[in-house]
Amino acid sequence: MSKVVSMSEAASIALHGVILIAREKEGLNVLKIAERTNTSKHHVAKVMQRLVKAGYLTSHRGPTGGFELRKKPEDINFLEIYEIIEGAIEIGKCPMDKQVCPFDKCIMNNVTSKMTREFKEYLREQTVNQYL
Amino acid sequence: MSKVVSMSEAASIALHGVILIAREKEGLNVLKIAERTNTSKHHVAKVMQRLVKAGYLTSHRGPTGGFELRKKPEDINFLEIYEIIEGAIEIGKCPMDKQVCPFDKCIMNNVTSKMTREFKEYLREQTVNQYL
DNA sequence: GTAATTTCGGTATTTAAATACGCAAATATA
DNA sequence: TATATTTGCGTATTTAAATACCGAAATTAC
Repeated sequence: MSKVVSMSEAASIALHGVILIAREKEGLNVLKIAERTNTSKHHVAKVMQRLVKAGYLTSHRGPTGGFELRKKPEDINFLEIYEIIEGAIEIGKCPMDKQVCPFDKCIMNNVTSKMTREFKEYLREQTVNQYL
Repeated sequence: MSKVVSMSEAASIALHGVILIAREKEGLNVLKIAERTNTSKHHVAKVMQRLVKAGYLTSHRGPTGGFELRKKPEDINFLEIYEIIEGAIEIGKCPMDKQVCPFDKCIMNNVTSKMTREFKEYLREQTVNQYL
């Protein structure tokens, strides 16, 4: 019923989208990415925009337009892509967003820090070329 | 800037509240719990209600009213309390909530499952008496 | 019995984040 | 140059979840 670790559709689109684009020599447009990720073209467009701005994709408008990778698949890891969308992942933040802990010692005892470190490590290890 | 693992204020109030009540022999009322957790009395009241219904607390109205633990502190672990508020923690759920994965193999490769398992284990190991 | 205090429980509001929309700008083709 | 196609970008809407409110009911003490 409840979930501890979640990922926004935006981050999902970004990661899947980059892989899909990498797989395609010709470039891929919004509509095709939307179809293949089973999401709305509006949302895909929004997300791709940000990857273009961040320098990971080049875009072309008009017929035959679409997106291409700007870097080699082996030089892009998931963490970079993820953080463009979500912002830098912070380790050691209070999971309840408390500025001041009401208790002497935190009851979550840094378990969330450990988990976050793991998540970050995983994302850093995955490169796009591993998913071609 | 971004956070991977988070906890609602409600779950935080539940866990901290139960510990605070356990520390007090006399019982504790909404207002005091709110003060000591630095949260609103409205929200505390709401959360405590649920713990009463779930059988973890007894409540008394009127002056000298408040809440008391119904079980021994060593017999209450964090997981039980957490799940009353958030619902059962599910392992193995797609972090993007996809019903059908658009890819042959999941790009998150069960890292989130592992993290969730860890989180659950941690909560299960913590009992209230460890925080008296 | 009255007044003060406190929880109960239904509902309302807020909020933040995510997602969707729609027009503008660019490009290709014919 | 006209038309079709596609991305760009600002904004609107949705949504779900969290949080706050408020009158009612219970209890205590004097």
